Amino acid sequence: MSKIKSNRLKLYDSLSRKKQVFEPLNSPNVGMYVCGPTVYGDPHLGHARPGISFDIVFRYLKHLGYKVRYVRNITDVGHLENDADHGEDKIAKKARLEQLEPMEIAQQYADSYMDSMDALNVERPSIQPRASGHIIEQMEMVTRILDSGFAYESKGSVYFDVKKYNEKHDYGKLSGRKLEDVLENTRALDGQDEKRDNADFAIWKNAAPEHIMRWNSPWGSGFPGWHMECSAMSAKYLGQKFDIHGGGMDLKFPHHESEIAQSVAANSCEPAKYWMHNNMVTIDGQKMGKSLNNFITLVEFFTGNHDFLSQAFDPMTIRFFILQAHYRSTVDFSNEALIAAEKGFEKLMKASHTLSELVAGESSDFDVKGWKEKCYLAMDDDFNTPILIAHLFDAVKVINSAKAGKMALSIDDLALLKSTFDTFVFEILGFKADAKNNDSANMSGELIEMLLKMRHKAKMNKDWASADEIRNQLIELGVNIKDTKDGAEWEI
RNA sequence: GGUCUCGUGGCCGAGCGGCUAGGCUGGGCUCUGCAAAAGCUCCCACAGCGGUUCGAAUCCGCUCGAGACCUCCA
Repeated sequence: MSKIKSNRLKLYDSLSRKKQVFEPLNSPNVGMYVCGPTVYGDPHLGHARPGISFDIVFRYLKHLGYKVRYVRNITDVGHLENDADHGEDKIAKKARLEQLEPMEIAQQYADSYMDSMDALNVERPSIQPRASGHIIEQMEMVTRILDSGFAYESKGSVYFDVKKYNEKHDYGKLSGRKLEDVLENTRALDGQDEKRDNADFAIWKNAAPEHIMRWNSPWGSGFPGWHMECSAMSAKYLGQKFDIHGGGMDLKFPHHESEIAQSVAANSCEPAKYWMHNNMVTIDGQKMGKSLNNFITLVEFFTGNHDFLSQAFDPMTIRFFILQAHYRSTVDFSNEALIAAEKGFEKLMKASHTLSELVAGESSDFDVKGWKEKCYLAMDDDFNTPILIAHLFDAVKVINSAKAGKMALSIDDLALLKSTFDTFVFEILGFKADAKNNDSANMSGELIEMLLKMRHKAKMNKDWASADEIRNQLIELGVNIKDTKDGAEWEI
């Protein structure tokens, strides 16, 4: 039995629209399901938001002592390009364009997604199930929904009967809609004749002859509908009722709304105890998204290869940038804001290094325990990372002051500060410092020390020209020099 | 048109009725051969108009403005 820290973690539940104290169904076990990417394009900044936001949830819950099973799906089938009736599978469409196998496309972009998530130091979920690998589970669920009477078969497809469902349950409770409004506002699309009602959605779709991705089913050759995968896979790996279901706000309707309806219809219970939704990333005040064609891919950020970007950005800068905003607020991207984030992040990393070399004093001028408490309070309040980061910068000030000899920390306080600071920065927020600890780095370190000794000699002789030349050339090579009372320090 | 969110200092971004968040930028000072780094310090904002209150960026109303969802989207 693992120990759970007795924090009062509160999280904002989208369904009740309130912050709720987090109480797992089966403590210390926690089940969390987050909607992952549809793999038909390179991952962009928008994908980084939920990736990082729920990585924080994952990391913090583990830190508190929970045993978390985190499931994030990969959608490689089932999303239709337009509407349910005459749409074309996204993956299949892209495959035809590029003359590749659909699974080849899915694999390529799934790899690309995971590479970028790795770069952002997003921990891999416990399970990353693929929709195409769970067709049977999805068919079984369709059968159960048919049996429950909340779906009907029509021309080789199966549709969810929203109107009928709404008589007994509440379709629209998550997104705050009334069925009448949904009906009124549903556009009249072509080929609605297969459905009884405009609001009905396909849970199994008959495949047109030219459709490449298809499976045999009791209803004919076809493929699963829009929202089935998440319902089927979350139930398979986390049970019919689990703790947290997450995803982007834009998925609330119709995706998550429909998931709830499907689960209730098939399992007679709602899938998740808590619903969490991250907000969008905007660019020039507009959502950054596939359909708007204003997105910047993560690789473009990492390489700086985009007109919007003045330079390449380290993945950790992106991570820091995103965590400086609360996950439920929109975060507006700009080149300038990223540069500011880069500087702030460097300051934080430098402080971490400074801290590791700090020497304890007699007494303390800083209430480390109180500070630690504030850090936990920030995270316990719906994962408020911006507040936590503000507290970390308070510690940065203390660290730098201690280094400058203007503050002191006792042995105990210094040890507590070190462990707490590192825990929050690296374990919980998931930052990582650049790894420069290889042999060639050690070698260049010694070479730099040698040059600095020569510069020191020049300085002793008041040979400023030579001293500055050494420093300037080192700077040109990317080595920064800081002169202190105890001699010169350097960093790459 | 419907549902909802938001408008905070040069920029980003917290705040949820009283107690000047934080980061970046800019100015001054300390340190320094100069510089860099670091420290100290200054610039004290809450879209507008009313209202509630002893007290409002924070609650209520209206006005203006921005955005999201209603269709695939993270």
